[in-house]
Amino acid sequence: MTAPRVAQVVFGLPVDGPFDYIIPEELSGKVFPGGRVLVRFAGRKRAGVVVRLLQQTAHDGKLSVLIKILDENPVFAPAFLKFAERFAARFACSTGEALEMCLPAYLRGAKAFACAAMDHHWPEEAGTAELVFDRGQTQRWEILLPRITAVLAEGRGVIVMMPDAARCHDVLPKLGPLLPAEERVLLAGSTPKEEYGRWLSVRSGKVRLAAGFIAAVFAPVRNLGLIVVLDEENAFYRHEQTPFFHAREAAFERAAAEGCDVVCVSSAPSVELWHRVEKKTVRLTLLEELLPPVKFLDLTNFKMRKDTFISLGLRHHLETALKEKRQFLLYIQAARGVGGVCAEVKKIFPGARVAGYDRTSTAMPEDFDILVATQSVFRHRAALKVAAAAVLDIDWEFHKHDIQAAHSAFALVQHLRQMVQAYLLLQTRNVADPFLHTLASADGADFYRRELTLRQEMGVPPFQAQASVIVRSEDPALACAEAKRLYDSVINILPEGVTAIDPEQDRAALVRGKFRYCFLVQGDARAAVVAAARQALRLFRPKKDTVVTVSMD
DNA sequence: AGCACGCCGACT
DNA sequence: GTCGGCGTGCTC
Repeated sequence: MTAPRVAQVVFGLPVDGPFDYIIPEELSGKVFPGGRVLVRFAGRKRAGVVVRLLQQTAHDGKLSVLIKILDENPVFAPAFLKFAERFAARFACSTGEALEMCLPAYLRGAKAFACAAMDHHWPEEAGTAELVFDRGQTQRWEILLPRITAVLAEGRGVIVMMPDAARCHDVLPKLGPLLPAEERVLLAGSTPKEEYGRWLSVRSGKVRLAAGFIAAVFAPVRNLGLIVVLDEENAFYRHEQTPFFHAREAAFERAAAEGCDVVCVSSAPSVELWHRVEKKTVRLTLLEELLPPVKFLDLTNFKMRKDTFISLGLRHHLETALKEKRQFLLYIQAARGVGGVCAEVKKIFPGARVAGYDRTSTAMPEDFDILVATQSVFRHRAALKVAAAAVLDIDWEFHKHDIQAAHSAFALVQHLRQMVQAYLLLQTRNVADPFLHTLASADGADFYRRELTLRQEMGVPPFQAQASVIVRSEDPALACAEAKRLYDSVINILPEGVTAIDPEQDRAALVRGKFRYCFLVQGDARAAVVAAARQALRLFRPKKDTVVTVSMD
């Protein structure tokens, strides 16, 4: 058996590879899949990752010779290569881009790297997937801690993902006692050098428990046994730049590649995950807990003056709370502004201590009778308890135009219920709408049944795979025109079973000075949708100053 | 992505 | 004439 003469290499660029290179005589037997190499690509030197070795190339053309090996031992274990391939197929990016996400910024250049070899763990059997539906957010650790401990005891590693740093206060104290400090780490933003240091400590096998945010799904934990995704429904798990991905879905791909378990935890599980529970691909653990009741405040016959938000019914509730010295939370959407509502409340109840809390607030107000708050208050979800709360405009939260709106409203209700002792009020003008009442369903079953039925009828995720093609530009007219132009060229190349929906403004219409227009490509088969979206991108060259990206559901 | 090649308009 | 914009194709 002669040593392989050709290495197939991928790059962190939006080009599908792999590209073949000749392994020079002196490097024969020293090049391995998963190792980074320096090669000449498109006229310049670049670092790439070897994905496989061949005896000979299928490429008809001259091959370039591999310049040098960057890693003494391969950076990526075979399971990681497999993960990157699955990730690329799932999220419509190149394998090289996926692999680049797995590297600390410090190693993304052509920096040479000496590290110990990774032991190869090929999954002997597939892992399990579980959803822990923790309605009260109090019992999850009773399930999670024994699970994590058991995996660590087997000598396997664990990744714990949380949506953002606000969760650290309650999560880290739970994980701390499980292992000595040098065997666990929090993967959080810092200098590239520090990030690299932590990455090394995980890769070396010294650290066996890695906690972190969205990027933690790429942590090179050895012999990975379990990934925990806390609050899996949280929008922070969406990576909104290329490559677009959802960290929960990435965790499932990683688990499939490594044969490890996934446990998702949520107080308001995503519709996607619930669908998998119904298909029996994810096991459900429902934690019983009595939640405070939800009551609807009917605004149908109530004529609110302009700029008032508080109905007579709500006013009575507030009066009672003030009289009994019980704290009350008024929830408003951020766009409404805390100031105006605070002023109104103060006018009605001059003696009350009224406080506001929004995005700009740094600390939770010490003393208040009535707290007017936006969604930012959920930073204190685990710590803040009030007697009662009211959502001033549940209809706005629930409005039907956005596919996510109903679930967001459900999540809002669940999270507020966790923060109140007595009851939660929802002000509405649609009190007769039966769907609205599913927001109050005790175990969520009513809500998910209705929501899934609706989504099936509409032919949207999770019943159809969906790619969102986003065109952004500083000029809104240009973004719109380009989206239309791209859409027109895409509809001509769509294969059987894949459809496209007319472009419109993106939900986030203006992000960092760029206007966004998007259209959807959808179909039954995810692979066909990904292929169509990628092909559209390849055939279509956007005009100067516009950027086109694809985001998979 | 980044670059070279090539085709049209406005300029010393 | 030719400088330079940007549409197009390609990278082993």
